[in-house]
Amino acid sequence: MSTCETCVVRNRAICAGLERDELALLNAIGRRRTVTAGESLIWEDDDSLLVANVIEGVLKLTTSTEDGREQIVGVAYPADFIGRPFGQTSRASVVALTDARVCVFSRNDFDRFAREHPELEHKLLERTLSELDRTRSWMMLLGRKNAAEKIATFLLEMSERLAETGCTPAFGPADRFALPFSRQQVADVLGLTIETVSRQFTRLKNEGVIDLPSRREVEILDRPALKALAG
Amino acid sequence: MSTCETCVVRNRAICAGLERDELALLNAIGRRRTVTAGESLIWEDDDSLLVANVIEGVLKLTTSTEDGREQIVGVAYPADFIGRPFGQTSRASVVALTDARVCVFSRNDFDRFAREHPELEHKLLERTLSELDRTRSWMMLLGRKNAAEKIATFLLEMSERLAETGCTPAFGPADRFALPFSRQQVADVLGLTIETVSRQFTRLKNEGVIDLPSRREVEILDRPALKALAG
DNA sequence: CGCCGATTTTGACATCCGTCAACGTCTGTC
DNA sequence: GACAGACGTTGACGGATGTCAAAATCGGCG
Repeated sequence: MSTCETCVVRNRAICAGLERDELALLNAIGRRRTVTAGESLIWEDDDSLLVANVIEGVLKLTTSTEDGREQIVGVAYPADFIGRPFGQTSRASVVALTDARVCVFSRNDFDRFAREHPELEHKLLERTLSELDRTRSWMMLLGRKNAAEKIATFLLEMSERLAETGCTPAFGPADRFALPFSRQQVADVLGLTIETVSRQFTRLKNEGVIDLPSRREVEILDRPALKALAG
Repeated sequence: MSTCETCVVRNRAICAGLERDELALLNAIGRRRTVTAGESLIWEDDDSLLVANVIEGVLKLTTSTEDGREQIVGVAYPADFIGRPFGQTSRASVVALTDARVCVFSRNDFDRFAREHPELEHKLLERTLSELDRTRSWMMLLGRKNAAEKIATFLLEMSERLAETGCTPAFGPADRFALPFSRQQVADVLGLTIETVSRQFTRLKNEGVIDLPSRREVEILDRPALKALAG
């Protein structure tokens, strides 16, 4: 029996909308995999022969310069699609931030299946267009916002995206959540250093805008203030 | 008779690969438009009901903060697709940098046509995936590169993209070209100020890496050096 | 050719953020 | 429960880039 049928992201991932028999075919070429926190799924510059759907967990997409500077260029949550179909190979690594479960396909298999199923390609197109929108608004942040605005924007986005994922079906953004990022990783998302991130966090805490119950937890105490700071 | 048939981007834009009769249908819902340099095609935050193919010229995609800071989040060249199909509206303005000719569609018409023509959707998907790759590598630049590296990377990218467009079919990157950007617009692409851009340009000129025959013209004299600086 | 406004360059200075270094605090293991 | 190592915080300082201001140059137009 198809494992797709019981998949938790069944209705949100790009496979949504496929017929029962199509799903069986897709299921035949894919396989489930777990990735432990810190483990790589795709390495920068290997001609990544994998694509995947995220079932559970959070993964980062990163690019690096030769001298070791890193930039996180995307974050994949459950139901998100990972990898670069159709011939091209993009220079980004994919690394799990939390333990994760993914549904992987060989790129060739996926390419072939996609071309034969326009409905799937359409879903992938919509998802890619949304991701491009999100990425472009992140360019604004990277190019034009200062450290305080970056941190505020980041916290607001986290509270929204983690809520979408959460068990409780989207009763607005979460006011309290566990960051899937270390301080260094937050820095790599925002184009800052770990020290600047730390200082901005404590500043927001001292001003009563947020609370930091533990290293990885954040509670938003004054959302309007945070929105004002985000610019 | 279909104007598509004589279109200069006929073989490169997303309409490539359509059959004669499909092209006639597409032609029926689209119309040619000219946009003069500086003119807007789409405004930020109006629920842009347009999508378009670029036939000729260069346009910028920008987002702005309330206090007027601007970031150029994309640049569209001939054969590129502009706009946001499928329901969502992205917050970006599209403004012509040079006089341009575009082929515009109402979004509803285009959406309907695309859904009925998987080959077109596939082309659009490939293009969107490439654009996402490009945008992500630009995030690296914005987040992690210093002013000198930004300028060097920018000049190299310009020399490649303008060569693709040029009349002479891609004999490698152009060593001499006319920038479609003012200094301010270069700054808006790179997340810098106009002063920093100007200083870096003159520094490269003094070091003999480039020449600046006029305000808008650039000649790359020492490409290896420029590549080394790009990091 | 000569003028005008826009654009670009250059300079002096300020500041935000990165760098380097020391210290503090978690978390897991024995 | 104590230790070790990773991770995070704090402080002092410097430098790259932004800001403000003025001068120079370009390009269009009479």
